[in-house]
Amino acid sequence: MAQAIRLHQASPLKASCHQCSLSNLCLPLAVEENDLDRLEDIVQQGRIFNRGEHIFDQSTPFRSCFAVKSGAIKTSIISENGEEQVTGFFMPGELVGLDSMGSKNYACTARALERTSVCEFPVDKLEELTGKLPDLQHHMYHLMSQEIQGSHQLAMLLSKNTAEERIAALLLSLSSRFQRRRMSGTNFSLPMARNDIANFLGLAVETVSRVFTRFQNQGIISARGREVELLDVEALQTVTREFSRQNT
Amino acid sequence: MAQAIRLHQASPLKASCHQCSLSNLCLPLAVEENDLDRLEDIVQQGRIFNRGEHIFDQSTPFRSCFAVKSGAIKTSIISENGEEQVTGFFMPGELVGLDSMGSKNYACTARALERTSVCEFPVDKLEELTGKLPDLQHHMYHLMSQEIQGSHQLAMLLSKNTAEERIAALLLSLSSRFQRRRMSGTNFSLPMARNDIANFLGLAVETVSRVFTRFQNQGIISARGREVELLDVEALQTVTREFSRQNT
DNA sequence: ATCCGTTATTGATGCATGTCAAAACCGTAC
DNA sequence: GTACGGTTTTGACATGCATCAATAACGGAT
Repeated sequence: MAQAIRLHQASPLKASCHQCSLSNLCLPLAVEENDLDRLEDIVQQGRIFNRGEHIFDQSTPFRSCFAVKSGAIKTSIISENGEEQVTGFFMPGELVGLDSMGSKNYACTARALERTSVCEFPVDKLEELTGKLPDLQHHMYHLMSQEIQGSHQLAMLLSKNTAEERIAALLLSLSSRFQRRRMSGTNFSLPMARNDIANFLGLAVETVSRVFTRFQNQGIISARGREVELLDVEALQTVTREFSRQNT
Repeated sequence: MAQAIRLHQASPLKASCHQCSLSNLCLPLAVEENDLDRLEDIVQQGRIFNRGEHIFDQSTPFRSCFAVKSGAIKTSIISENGEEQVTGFFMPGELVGLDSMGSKNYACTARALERTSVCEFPVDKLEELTGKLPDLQHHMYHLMSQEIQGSHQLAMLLSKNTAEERIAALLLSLSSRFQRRRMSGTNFSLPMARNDIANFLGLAVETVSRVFTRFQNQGIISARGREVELLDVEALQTVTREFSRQNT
């Protein structure tokens, strides 16, 4: 409940990971208390982006990873012809830009879905630091491998599951990510448009819309615009596993 | 042209990345000459697996990454109910296990598609070494981010492209990977069964088969079993971009 | 060489989802 | 408040691919 914001008196104008309420979700997770100071040294905190603004652009020089403090970010790849493919949604405490680590240019474009504040980790400093702090390096590997795994899960969802299953999975994913931040896991507002959901899940907008109303008619959710309430989480979980059962 | 195999007299029975013909594809790519020795120290070379044998299993303790020397490996995730999802194919010079870096257990199962030899990189030693060699660390980040990107590309392929486009893309991918090894890019034998292709691309086996024969009738490829010849690479490339053009 | 299990091909049919079209809704600016 | 562009919903229709079913080709073992 209580948000456990420790007031830490050092350098009030400067970045402070210590007093960030997300510190246990973000990079510092695996880092020792005294190492945290060194991470703070390289972080540029508090940049703010308005809805629709680009945090970075595909094919421009890769300089930094960004941790979301508040708001939400979507990443997408624009193919040669201008087709957009949404590759992910990032909520507070999550790190954007890992798919570009070790590359010269950003592999995707990131833009704010709503008013969003971020912390910036310049990659040169970050690599230097991970070379010195084995725990931090290990954590970076962990985050990156998580992203690979997540991507595989997504591919699996896209290739084997129905529209209902994909949407149920997304809703549950968002739910648990809200819960991690001590917010309601059953009552939240979607940061992204139906269009983005459709694109991300490889569906047509119309299909997304239809599934939403179907779920609503079944009493599983209640949705008005971006405002969503999960009325029957169990049912949603069943939907995601439905597919599995059938083939047994 | 010439394969530039330098005979390096040190420790003939021990691992030697120096004299591996894949060294410019594998980990050492970005590593200084003198750093290569230190990498050699941690590598366990020459383990051999027969077709069907497991290199490692999902949910068992993560100990090592493996570089393919010869043969081919497929990785897959087994979901709770036993459904298999193929997540990747790995050819000589490619590194398997990156999706488990920083985790306690392997995130997927890897098995040999044919008789396969690998080099093993114990992860504890590897992390220790990347902490000391910034170039190697950078290279690891690069490889991992490549895998994220590849995974996104796959998701894109699965969510937006037709069966023909997916299969054309796979054939071209394999082609370029054979070419990297200075082998024919137009005449090769598929290391995997139709079943694996179907699973990987999110299609039914029958569909894969049908597309193969359709391509054959169009004179784009010539296939007998796993033996494949790409007769018209341009046409294949057109197929993969076909989708893009339509929506312009 | 022959047999048998696995893998691959081919055909017929049904369904989920894309596409096209239009109406309803929403937020924003004037 | 009203008017507008963009988003969301709903409906009718078309189609690509999965599914079921059967045959054919392959490959390893005897």
